[in-house]
Amino acid sequence: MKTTNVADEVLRAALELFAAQGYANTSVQQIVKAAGVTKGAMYHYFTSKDDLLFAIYERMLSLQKQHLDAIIAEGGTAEEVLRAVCEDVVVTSIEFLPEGTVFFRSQHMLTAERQREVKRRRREYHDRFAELLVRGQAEGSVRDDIPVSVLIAHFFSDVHYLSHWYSPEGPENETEVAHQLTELFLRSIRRTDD
Amino acid sequence: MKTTNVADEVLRAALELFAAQGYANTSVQQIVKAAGVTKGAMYHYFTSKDDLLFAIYERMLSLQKQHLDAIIAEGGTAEEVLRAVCEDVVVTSIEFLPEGTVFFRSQHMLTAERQREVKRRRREYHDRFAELLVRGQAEGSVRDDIPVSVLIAHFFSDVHYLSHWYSPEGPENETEVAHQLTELFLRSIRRTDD
DNA sequence: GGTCACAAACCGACCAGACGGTACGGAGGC
DNA sequence: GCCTCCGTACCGTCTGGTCGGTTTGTGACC
Repeated sequence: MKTTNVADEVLRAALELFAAQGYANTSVQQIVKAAGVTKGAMYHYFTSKDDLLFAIYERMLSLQKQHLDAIIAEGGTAEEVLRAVCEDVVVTSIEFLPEGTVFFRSQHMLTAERQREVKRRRREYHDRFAELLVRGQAEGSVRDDIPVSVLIAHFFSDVHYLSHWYSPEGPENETEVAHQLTELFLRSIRRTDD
Repeated sequence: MKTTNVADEVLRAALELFAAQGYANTSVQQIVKAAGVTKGAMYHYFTSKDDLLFAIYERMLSLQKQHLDAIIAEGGTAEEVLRAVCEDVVVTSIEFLPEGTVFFRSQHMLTAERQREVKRRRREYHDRFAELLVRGQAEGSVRDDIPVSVLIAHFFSDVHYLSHWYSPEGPENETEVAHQLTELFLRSIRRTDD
C-alpha cells in the first residue's frame, strides 16, 4: 500500500512543522516539501489544510480514549484506577509531546464544526473521569468538599501543561515525572478526616 | 490626551478579537474597524501587528510581577506567602481571563526576539517563586522528595489552565475557585512525616 | 500474455483574493 | 514652517486551493 505512505508522510511532516512553528505560520508548500510529495498528492488525500490538523487531533483523541477505557476495564478501587489513569496519561502525553503541543495550541484554528466535534470527544473523556471521582467520593477515598469540576480541571491542567515545560533532555524521565505528578494530584484530592 | 485614547482603544479591540478568534485569524482591518480608528492611526502608534500582541503581553507580565513583589514584600513564613501568592494569581488570572487566553495561546506568534524577552520575564517570576519553595523546604513546610521544578510546573499548570475551563457564568466565583485551587496545591506540596 | 479500458493516484502551473504594511498628503497646533 | 497626528489609496507578497492533464495500477477479455 503506497497510498498510506503518502498520507502518513504528510501527517508526520505537518505535525513536526505545526509543533515547531505553529499552524498559522506553516504553509502547505512547506508541508508537502518536507514530506517529499506534491500539493496535488496531498490534496488527493486531504480536503484542506484544516483537515490535516483535524487528522492529528483525531489520532490523539482516539488514543487517549482507548487508553482510558482499557484501564477502567481492568477494574479496581476508584483510587487504584485513578492512579493508573493518571500515570498513564502523563507517560502517554510525554510520548506524544508534539501532538500535545499542537493539540492545545491550535484548537481554535479548526472550523467551528470541527471544534465542536473535538469538544464532544473530550467531553466523553471528562465524563468518564468524573465518574471515577464520584465513585471515589462514594468509596470515601476522594474529598467531597471541593466540586468535582474543580478537581477535574486540576487534573487536566497538569496534563495540558506538560508540553510547556517538559523536556526529554531534562533531569527527570517520563516515568519519574508521571509518579511525581500522580503523587501530587492524588495527595491533593484524597479525603482526610480533619 | 487623545493620543492614549487611540492606542488604548486599539489595544482593547485587539485583545477582544485575539481572545475570541485567535491572533492569526484576526486581520489588522478588523482591529481598526472594531476600535473605530483607521490603519494610518494605528500604525502611527504601533510598528506592526506583532507589536500589538507584545503590548498585551507587556501589560500582563508587568502586572503579574508587580503583584508577586508586593506580596513577598509583606513578609511572613514561606507557607503564608505561598498561600497569598497562589490565591492572588488565581483571582488576577480570572480577572484578566482574555489576556490569559491570548497570552498562553499566541506566544509562538511573536518574533523570535520577543519570545525570548517574554521567556526572560517569565523566568524572573519563576525564580522568585522557586525561592519561596526552597525557603519552604528549609522551614520544613514544603516536601523535598519531589524536585522543585516539578512543583513549580504543578503550580503554573493550574494558572495556565484557567482560561480553558473557567467561566464567569459557572457556579463558582473567582474567590471560591482561588481558595479551592490554593487548598489543592498547598496540600499536595506540604511536607508530611510518613 | 498481450491488449485495452478505466479508475485511482499524482503532478505542478496557475489563480483569486486577502493580508500586512507603506506612501503621501492634509489638518491643526505651536 | 515644522512637527505630530491621522486618513486613504495602494502595493507586493504569499497563501490555500484548483484544474486540466499525465502516469500508474488493475482487471477483464481474447
